[in-house]
Amino acid sequence: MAILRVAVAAPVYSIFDYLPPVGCDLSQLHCGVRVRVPFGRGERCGVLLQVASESPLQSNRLKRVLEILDDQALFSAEDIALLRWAADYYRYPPGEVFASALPARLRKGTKDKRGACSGWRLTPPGGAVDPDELNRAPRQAELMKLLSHSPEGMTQQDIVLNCGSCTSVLRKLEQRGWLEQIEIRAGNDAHPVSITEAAPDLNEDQRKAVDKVVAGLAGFGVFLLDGVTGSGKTEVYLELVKKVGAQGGQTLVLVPEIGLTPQLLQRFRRRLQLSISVLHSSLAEGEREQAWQRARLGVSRVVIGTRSSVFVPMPDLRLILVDEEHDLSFKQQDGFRYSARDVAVFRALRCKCPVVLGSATPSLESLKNALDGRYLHLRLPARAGGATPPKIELLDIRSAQLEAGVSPVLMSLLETELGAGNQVLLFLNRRGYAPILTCHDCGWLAQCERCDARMTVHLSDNQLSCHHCGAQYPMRRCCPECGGEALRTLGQGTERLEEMLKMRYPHVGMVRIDRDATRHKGSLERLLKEIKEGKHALLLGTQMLAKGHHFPQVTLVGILDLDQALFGADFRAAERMAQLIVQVAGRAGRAVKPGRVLIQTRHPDHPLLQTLLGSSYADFASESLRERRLALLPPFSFQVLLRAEANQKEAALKFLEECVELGGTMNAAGVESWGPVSAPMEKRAGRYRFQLLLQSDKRSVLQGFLAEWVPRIAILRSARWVRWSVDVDPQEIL
DNA sequence: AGCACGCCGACT
DNA sequence: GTCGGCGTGCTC
Repeated sequence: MAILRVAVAAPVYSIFDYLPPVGCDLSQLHCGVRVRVPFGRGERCGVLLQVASESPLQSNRLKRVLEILDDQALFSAEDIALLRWAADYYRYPPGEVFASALPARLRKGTKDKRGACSGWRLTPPGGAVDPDELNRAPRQAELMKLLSHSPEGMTQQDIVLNCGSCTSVLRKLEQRGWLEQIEIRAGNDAHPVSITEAAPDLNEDQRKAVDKVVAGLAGFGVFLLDGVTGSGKTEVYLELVKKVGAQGGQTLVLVPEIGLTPQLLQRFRRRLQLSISVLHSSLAEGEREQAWQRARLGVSRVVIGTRSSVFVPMPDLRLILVDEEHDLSFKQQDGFRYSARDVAVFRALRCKCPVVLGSATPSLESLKNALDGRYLHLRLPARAGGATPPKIELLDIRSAQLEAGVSPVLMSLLETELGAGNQVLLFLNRRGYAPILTCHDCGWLAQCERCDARMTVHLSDNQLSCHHCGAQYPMRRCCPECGGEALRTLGQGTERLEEMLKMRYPHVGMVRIDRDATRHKGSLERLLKEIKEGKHALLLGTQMLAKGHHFPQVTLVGILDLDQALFGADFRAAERMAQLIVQVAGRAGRAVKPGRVLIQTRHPDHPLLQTLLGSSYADFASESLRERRLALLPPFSFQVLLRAEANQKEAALKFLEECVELGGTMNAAGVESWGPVSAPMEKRAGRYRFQLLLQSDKRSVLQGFLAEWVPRIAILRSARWVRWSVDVDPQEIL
């Protein structure tokens, strides 16, 4: 008798057994197809994991699968094994894990219909047009040129990826009768694309790195590509992708959320004669499904995507690249809390292929693995093209008269650079106008009602906003406590910095890059393009500006407010700060011009800063590793964080206390627990948050404990009033 | 997560 | 007598 074992999308930890549908041809049935099943009173979509011959349940208790939704498997046996491992390791319901690995449209359980998607091609009159004669309309010329290389047409998605947002131009060309809209069927690949660029010659280090990985292409291996900013990691990636492509393999490229810029994509597209699927958060559902299907069918040979792409089925996967492997965005911070970097390593192990973890500032986890010999350490110590590394200096601002957070010394250096026609970058990791609004008369502070946090003043839209729960109120004109009108803002955000600089340097081209300034779709790309074209001499912004962009004309970088990062509660605060400094510093002097980095601080003697400045990130990292070893902190131990939040304080605390108590009745040898303690921002979005930390020096010990503990805490009565989650290998234990 | 079953208060 | 409150438990 055949039993179908199905992962049903429901928040339960078990797999469910069903009978095959009536008249089902078992020989035509593949694991990895979606099935529609009766579940409880209703129906759900699930994924068939296994065809078994018996069930622990009595067969008269089993229901029948209602419908097989696909005739081909969406997940291969390898994919299924990977997802089951992830569900198990991160203690998350398998049905939800499988659901999260599917594009939303397939998740709902509609029958597979190969979707066509809209595209464009030249009409016969359009084909007769010479794009070079369109010099009055450069955008039109660009599009005509692009499409003239693909007579069969291109999907809108591919056009946008090559030329940026251009819907209106496409419409115009349609009006002129040169383009027509067509339907392109999924799997019909419009690549490779026209414009190709020659590869620059690799330097010796790059060549060595490429050779090492290529030598290991036949099997599993982890390579830590440790290359200073500007050392040309991307060239190494491109070379490897090409090699794998030539051997008929697929490559998966994982990039941080913010790293998936049009520039990076353009570079890949122009340099690779391979079809590429791109997966990121702002894709429309149709586009996402298509990119996913093309990867699964092996049509696209390269998949570039953010976190969730680590689960995309790829039949010929032969290489995984994880760029900026230290980046926090690889860890999902809610629900299914997996680390895409760690899953990538496991996936490579299963697929018997290499995985390359690249970073200028590797995580301590990866560095330790390299030191232990588990990962092969590849170094790119020199900047490609002979650019000199920037000089990092501290600026003691204890007695300085700051103007919107900028010291006179920094100001005058900035003027010198601007005068010399160079670009200057100011980094301030705080958006808005000012982080504090206070009443000068009575001392009232604008506080968020739902969080233990202050409201940030945003002058552009005249609002007070909470950056933790998103609450917004109109800006106050007078104090709600005493009615006085002496409201003052304290501290600075990027808005205020911009205001001050605009006032001082009204004729200097200036651009601000933060979440507020780039809220509208495509505006970040526009601003980055303007910077590249040299339209702005003064660049200011938050994190967004620090990661992954190349600004070769920048000769001076100012870091305005480092001190908040020095005293973070999390034991990883120093590591993050060091990574940030090195990343920001990496923006400067990447081409011929040498760069200078100034860090304003009130703690110039802080040992962390001294280590980082006196030597390098590598030295800083080995120093940190020594401290972690002594303190038995990760990566020398393993952690799990049980988080709980509830509308009443007591409910969350009681739940965690019961969890501790339950743990005490179990075999918990080798597992230490800390807490429950309140989360640093105890109240957030109206809920009270507490947490319990588990630690062990053996992963397997922790895993064994969780396997028994989590199902049991899930059925505690006190869990009913609480939203709780298990975070394996937490990145922020705060 | 849904969704129904079940056992207690105020209504035609 | 019953409509409906949401606590409790299950989903192959």
